[in-house]
Amino acid sequence: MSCSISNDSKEQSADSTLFDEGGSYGGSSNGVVLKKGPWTSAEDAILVDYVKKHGEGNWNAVQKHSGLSRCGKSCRLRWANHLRPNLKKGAFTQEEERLIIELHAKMGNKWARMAANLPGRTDNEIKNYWNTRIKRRQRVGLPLYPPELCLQAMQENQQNLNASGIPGGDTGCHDLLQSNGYQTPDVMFDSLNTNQGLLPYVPEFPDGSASSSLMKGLNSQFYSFIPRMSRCQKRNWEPDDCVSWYSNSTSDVIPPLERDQNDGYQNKMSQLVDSRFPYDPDPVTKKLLSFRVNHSHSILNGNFSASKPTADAVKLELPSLQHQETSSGQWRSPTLPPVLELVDSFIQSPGSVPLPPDCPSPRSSGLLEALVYEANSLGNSRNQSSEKSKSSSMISHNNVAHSSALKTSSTEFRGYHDAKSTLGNSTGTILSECTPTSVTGSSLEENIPGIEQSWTLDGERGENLNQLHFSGIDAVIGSFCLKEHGTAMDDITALLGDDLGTEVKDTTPGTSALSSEWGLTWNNMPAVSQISELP
DNA sequence: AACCCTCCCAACCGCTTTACA
DNA sequence: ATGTAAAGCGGTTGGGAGGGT
Repeated sequence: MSCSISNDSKEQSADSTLFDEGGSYGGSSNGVVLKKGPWTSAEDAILVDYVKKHGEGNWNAVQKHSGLSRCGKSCRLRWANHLRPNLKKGAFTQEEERLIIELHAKMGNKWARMAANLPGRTDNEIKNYWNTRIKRRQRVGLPLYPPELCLQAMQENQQNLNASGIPGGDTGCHDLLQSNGYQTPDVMFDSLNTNQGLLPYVPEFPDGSASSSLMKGLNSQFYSFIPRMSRCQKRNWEPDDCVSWYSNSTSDVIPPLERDQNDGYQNKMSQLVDSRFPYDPDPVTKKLLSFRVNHSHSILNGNFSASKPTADAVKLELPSLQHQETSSGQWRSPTLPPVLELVDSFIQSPGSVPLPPDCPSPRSSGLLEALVYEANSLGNSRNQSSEKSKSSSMISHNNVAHSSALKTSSTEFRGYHDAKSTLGNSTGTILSECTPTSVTGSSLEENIPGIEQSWTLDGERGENLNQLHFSGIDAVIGSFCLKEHGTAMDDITALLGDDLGTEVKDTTPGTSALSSEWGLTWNNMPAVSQISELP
């Protein structure tokens, strides 16, 4: 066996004796105090020797038969992660990194399954790599997935939705699942915590249901897209920050701060989010992506009024968006980002969506797809119901074409909104719940808790509203950033300058870059390729 | 030199799934 | 069908390394 005793310096320092330095002693097994902490070379040798003789498995027997004071679990882990043969040591290659990204887009946090696709790598290794990568990208506000992948996923999502033939695509679940072999989990969407379900903070869902998982997933993944505005400005891009996919797929990435500064709002906002997105969206799409958000927001005495928890837990089955990839291993060429309302849909409280009971849950899958698709499902479910409610639309006249979902948002949401709030919630509103942001006033001081703000979607409270015509995505970003980084307002003010000093009535052209990036990032529902690999 | 901070990774913990009696 | 142990898995933690001040 070519297995090598760990070369880790940590463990090389600990030496020779079994019960030597390092390591603590935890529980006991059969009267033997089991050691915890770093493994020593001697312990490794014992374990290797044991496995040579007896093979893998039956790890609890190791302690009994070898005298090793380690629990079976620890032995198994040590063997799997360090001692077993053919383990690859050292940094991930670019190809491995690319594969990890791709696999994560498809699988979410299924480290073991990802490891199966990376010979010589362990799940722990991949997990650690991913986590540090996430942190790094979070810091600089980069999306986790390459734009191409995002686009591909969105495109496929749209195709799936269309192909389902049913608004929301809910009923397409089984077919999709059956056809691609990938199971998209259900999601319990039972209640958005009224006061805590506020992105980007991890909401506390007392029931521990999937909504909790969902929101946590949203936080971990979705939140990671949130541009760190202040940092973006201060920090120059490091090659490492761009991660391999940019170098792999895009050669013309323009450093955000080197862009044409004469583009007004667009460039400013692009800077804010460090928009490195290489594709310039179609002007038409810009229009479509833009919608008007009049935030309805009531904050009284520090208590946010958010979406009212629904009385009934709504179990949503999320049809899989994933299907066969046409060119495995390659990021697809980009297309236009179609649906930003997904964001809006997702964040809103649930509608009643009947679902099949037999879809597994994605809990903690970390798969953004599930989150986004749920958003889609919700949005579509609302779409359906909104046909009944002939309510007024808060949609800006310039984006009627895509207003339906948003209309729905404004109307149907009334069923959920807080008693204090006469208005519904959508992305903007819910986010604004946690982000009393007054863009119009360009003053954070106007938005401190305790000062009531009215952000409305439909203009019912048309007076004294903090109105802004804004891409919904931009609103999201703004809300997030302002909430998460209170000081970011300074950055915004610095960058936007006078743009924030006056009410932004129509920022459609200017929101494109931001919207696109955000949308593409947000809508990065992975497309599953190599479905056949999945069990 | 000392301190602080961040990064990285090995190991642990707790939960779920699987196998088996 | 049920209970239990083993194995698997994902999240979290602790601590060393290294860089910056």
